[in-house]
Formats: sequence, C-alpha cells, structure tokens
Amino acid sequence: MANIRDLAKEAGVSVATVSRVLNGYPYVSEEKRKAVWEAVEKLNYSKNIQAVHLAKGRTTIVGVMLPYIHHPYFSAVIEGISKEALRYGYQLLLFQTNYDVERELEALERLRMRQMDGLIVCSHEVDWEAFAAYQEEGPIVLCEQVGEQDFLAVYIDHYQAFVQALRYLVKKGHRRIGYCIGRMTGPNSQARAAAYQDVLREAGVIPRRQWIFEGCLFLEDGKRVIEQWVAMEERPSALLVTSDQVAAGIVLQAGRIGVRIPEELAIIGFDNDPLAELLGITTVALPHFALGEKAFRLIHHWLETGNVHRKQVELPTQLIIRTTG
Amino acid sequence: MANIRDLAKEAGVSVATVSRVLNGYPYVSEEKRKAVWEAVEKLNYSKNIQAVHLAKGRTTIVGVMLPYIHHPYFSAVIEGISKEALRYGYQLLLFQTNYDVERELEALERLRMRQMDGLIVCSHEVDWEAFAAYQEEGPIVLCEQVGEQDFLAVYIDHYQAFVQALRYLVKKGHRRIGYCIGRMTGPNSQARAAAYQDVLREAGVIPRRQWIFEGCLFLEDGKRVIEQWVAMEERPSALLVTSDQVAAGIVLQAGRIGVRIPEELAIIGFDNDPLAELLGITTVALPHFALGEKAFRLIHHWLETGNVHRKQVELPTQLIIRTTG
DNA sequence: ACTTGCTTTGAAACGCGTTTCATACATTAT
DNA sequence: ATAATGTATGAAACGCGTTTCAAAGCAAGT
Repeated sequence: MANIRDLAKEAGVSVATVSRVLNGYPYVSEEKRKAVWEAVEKLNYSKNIQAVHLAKGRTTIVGVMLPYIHHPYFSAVIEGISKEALRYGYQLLLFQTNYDVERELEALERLRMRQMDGLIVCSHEVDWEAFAAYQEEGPIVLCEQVGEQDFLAVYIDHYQAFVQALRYLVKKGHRRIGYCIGRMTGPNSQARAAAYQDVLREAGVIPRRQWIFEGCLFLEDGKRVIEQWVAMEERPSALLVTSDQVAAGIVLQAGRIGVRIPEELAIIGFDNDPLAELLGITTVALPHFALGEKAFRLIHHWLETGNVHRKQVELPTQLIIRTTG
Repeated sequence: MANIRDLAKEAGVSVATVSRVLNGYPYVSEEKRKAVWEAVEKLNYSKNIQAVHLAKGRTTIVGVMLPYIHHPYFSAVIEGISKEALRYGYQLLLFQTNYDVERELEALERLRMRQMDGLIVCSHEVDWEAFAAYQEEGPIVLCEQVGEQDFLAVYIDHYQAFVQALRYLVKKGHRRIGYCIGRMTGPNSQARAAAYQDVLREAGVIPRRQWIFEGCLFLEDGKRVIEQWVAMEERPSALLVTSDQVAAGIVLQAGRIGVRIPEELAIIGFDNDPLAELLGITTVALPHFALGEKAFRLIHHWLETGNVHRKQVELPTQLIIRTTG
C-alpha cells in the first residue's frame, strides 16, 4: 500500500504539502491541493494510523478494564462509556481481566506504553498502590469510592445505598436480615459489609455471617440462594440482594417452590433492572449507565484541557418500593 | 520518557543490541544483556507500542463491530470473543455503531488504516458490498449466514432454527402463528422471515403480517407485545420470540394480566437465557458464546497462517421443550 | 522606497522501535 | 591450513506521518 512519500511523488509536491492537504491545514495553493486529492484517489491511499499516533504522541483510544462483560452491571457501564466515546470520536479498547492481578497490571502497562490515552477501571482486584504507581502515565478513572486517596473517580455510595435499604427493612420490622453479594473483596463490597455491620448494630441486632450469601452474580445464583435459605434452621426474614438479576432468580424460584415473597422472605434488589419492574421487586436504582457516561467525560476533560485535578464525583441512588419488600 | 536511543546510550550499546535484549533474541553477550536491563530499570523504560506496531506492520488488536452492548446476544458474543482474545494475547477494540452506516464504514476504514489486524462483525446495516470492498485490508468475519458470498463467516442457521420451531408448533396443532423480532433488516432477520413464509405455506396456512411484532429487543418489549396481543380481535395462538428476554417479558406480563401460557398463547423463545429455564420457557438454544469464540479463532488462524481461504462455519441449535409451548 | 506580515513550498528532523547488512572474530569441519 | 558456519556488535535504513524551520515571493502599511 502507498505511503505519504509515494503520494507526494505522484502529486508532484512535498510530504509536508501532502500532510497539509490531508489535514485540512492552510497555505496550500488550490492547484496543488487538487493534485494531492487526485493522487489519493489514484493510489487508493489511506493513512497508517499507527504512524499518526506515533508522530502525534497520542491516540483516540481509551482503555476499559473490567472482569467480564456478560453481566448487567458491566454491560450497562460500557454502554454509558460508549455513548460518550462515540460522541467525542474515541474508540474503546477492552481489557477483560477476570479479576486476574497479572492481567490488570498488564492493562496498566499498556497505558504506560501509550496504547491508549486513558483508562477506565470498572472493577479490579489489584491494590490501589498499583494505580498510584501508574498515575503519571495518563488519566485513570476508578468507578468506586476512593475515600481520601488522590484518584480520579466516579462512584455510587454503596455504603449509603445499603444503609438506606437496611434502614427501610428495619423500619418495616425486620430484625433477621441477610444479604447476597457478588464478591467480598473490593471497596464497593467492603462498603456494603461495613453498612451491614453498622446498621444492624444501630438496630441492636447481631449480624449473622451465615446470612451473607457470596458469589451471587447471575439469575442462577438466586436460585441457589433460595434453596439454601429453605434449608436453614433459622432463616433471615429479609435479604438485600446486590443485583436485580439475582433477586429475580430468588423471586422466580420462590414462586416455583411455594415460598411467599414478601411474607416469608422480603427481597430488596439493586440496579433497577427491567426485570425488577416486571417482577415487582423493590430495588435501589443504581445509575450504572450514568456512571459510565461520567467516567468517560472525566477522562475526556483531562485529555482535552490537561487539567490534572483529580476529583471524585458521586452519583445518587434511589429506593424504589414495589411489592417484594 | 526515555526512548530506545536513550536506553542504548545509558547501557553503552547500540539500539539493535537493545532491541535484541528486549525481545529476547540471541547473539548478545551476557555482560551487555545485563547492562541493558540495568538501564531499563534506571530509566524506568517502556516501549512505545505505536512504534512497535508501525515497525512490525501489525498490532495485537482485533476490532469488534456491534450496534450496542447492553443486550444479551451481543454481550454473550463478546464474552466468547474475549475469552479467545485473552488466550492469544489480543485486545479488542469496540466499534459501537448503533446500526449507523457511516459509523460502520468508519470501522472498515480503521481496518484499512491498520488500527487493528482484523474485524469481527456481530451485526450490521451496511451492505455486503462494503465488506467485499474492504476484504483486501485484513480478515473480516461476519457473524451471519452469507450464502454463496466469498466471506469468512461463522453463523447460526436462523432459517433452520425457525423452521424447527415453527414445525414443532404446527405439529402441536397451532395454525395461527406469529413472531417477535428485533429488526426486519439484516440477513438473520430475513432468513427468519423466509422460514416463516415457507413453513406456514407448507402447513397450508396464510401468514399474517399483523402477527409479526417488530422492535422486540428487551424485556419491556415483551410487555408491549402481550398488551398488543390482548387488543387484537383475531390473535395468534403461538408466538416465536427471537429473544428469551422478550419471551420472559411476555410470560411475566401475561401472568400479571391473567393470560394463560401456553393455553391461550404458546411461547417459544430463542437463546436459552437462564431466565428461560427459571420461567419454563420453551426455547431454541443459540450458541452465542461459541459463536464469539469461533469468530475470533477464524481471525486468529488467518493472521497466524496467512491462510486466506474464506470458509463459513455453521453452529448447531437445539430446541429445548419446557412448559410455555 | 522600505518594512512588516502573509502566503507558499519543501528539506529534513522528529516521533520510536525493528530489522538488515556489514564487519570482525571464534569455532568446527574438511 | 583452509573453508564454512556461528557468534557478537553496530550503523543505518525501514516502517510512515507530523511538524519545524528556512527560503522566496507577494501584499499591505508607513
């Protein structure tokens, strides 16, 4: 394939003139501009974008680090990120790490190698020290609460969301409360664990470790939870479920085996998935799409203005009361 | 940041020697190899990957063209693609086009500009001519049936899947059959339309245009469909629904408004989503994850071997009989 | 008439890593 | 002893587009 020197030769001009024409810069005569476009046509020329990125010292690519995609949270966040990326003419490069620390470090290394201009971290296993170490390489946005740490972040206050839902259950009279969660590690999960401890102590109730159901990510996990619940001698009367998909699995399977929701077991989900509406699941709406939108806007703002002020943006949640709790 | 020439100077060797060391090539003395690594550490050196891609004339990136992510089909396909990409050390660059022809052409242009080594097309609006025009630029895999066209493809025979499901309904005695679908354009949708025409004629039944429900992508769309069905004077007794999410929406909303499934309306979904199992939806299992896996493997095989034989791979489907049909 | 600013154009450096080819020396085979 | 092959190393070209700086000419202002 033809390169810019071939093109210049064909048009009878210099490579600088060709570059001016291709990039729409001024100070080129009409005659020479025309000759260049004719040469482009004749040679079927396209720029090599690797050379452009090398010469300019930047790309129009933002990396996205996430464990996997096929989960409503991650696909909603990416949808939000993508909407803004399209708007500003950026591409997204996926780093699907499956919570593997080596892979997460590899993604950070790619930022350093200038494969992309910034990185959005949807969820991770690696310590914050790793992000701190790579901060100088380009903007990194974390989609989690980072406390006093000097990171760019956009987050949902899962602690407060959990507090709100737990207090609602306590107010309804529940004293035997458990919860379902995807993972126990990670700051979002630890915030929820802290809220659980705090609110139950506040209500004078001892939290029960066996009423915490881990590894709850998908619909099928909800099925497993209700079966475990049935098998318990002493059962919680309410469950907070950190995914509407899982809550739906619980509600649907409860219907099949005759467990009455909310009489025997009250369910509060999170996300406000369409399934929650159709199944009447009380849920805490989490703005995942907006989280993605904001994460991209933070990176874009940094890249456009060079403003390296690392701020944290909180997004609101909302308890939506339906029939399951 | 330091470049390879800085590094060479620091180590007291040539850039060729540095390159040999960094890439693990032979014919470098131990003494000089050591000096290079010490210089890497001292200067905190990382390669610029744009320069590597330019020099080598290839990347380790594959593009993925899709309309949006937040849909079970697309997120399952990407999961399959990602699994294989990780395995072979590739990154995925997303092109979320929302069926916009300009954006789809832009993605093809990026292949030509060598932004990535190949492109997987999950779904598209642009004509096959566009893909034919860009075929010389690198491997393009289409995730659809391409007939006699000379494209690399991996596909599910939606025509046969529809035929199988329709014949099953006819065998059960249904004569008033409709279907729900996401889009009417695109080869997958046209294959289903053809199957609908063919099987109903074969059964001596006139197909009804008003029993075809378009724009059915998500759960909420299922809710709308059942409400439209209720409002019909003459209603189909069975619906094929090309997404289990939509089928679930129909089944759940039918439950809420007192429509008996399958007595009043038989439902057959597609995908074999976990929701289908929990709701007892009869469904045709579609191997979307495997589709993604295979699509990536086809591209990878081409890139590794240079074998440009454009084959088409069909993946099987399976009717799973539950309670809704 | 002279000075300043704008326009036009191209040579060559810059961005940065890989690869090729030449040179010199050492080892092995004949 | 000589030829062939392997080892070690570096100069410079290659991959390809952007940008800078110099040179020349033209127009406008003083």
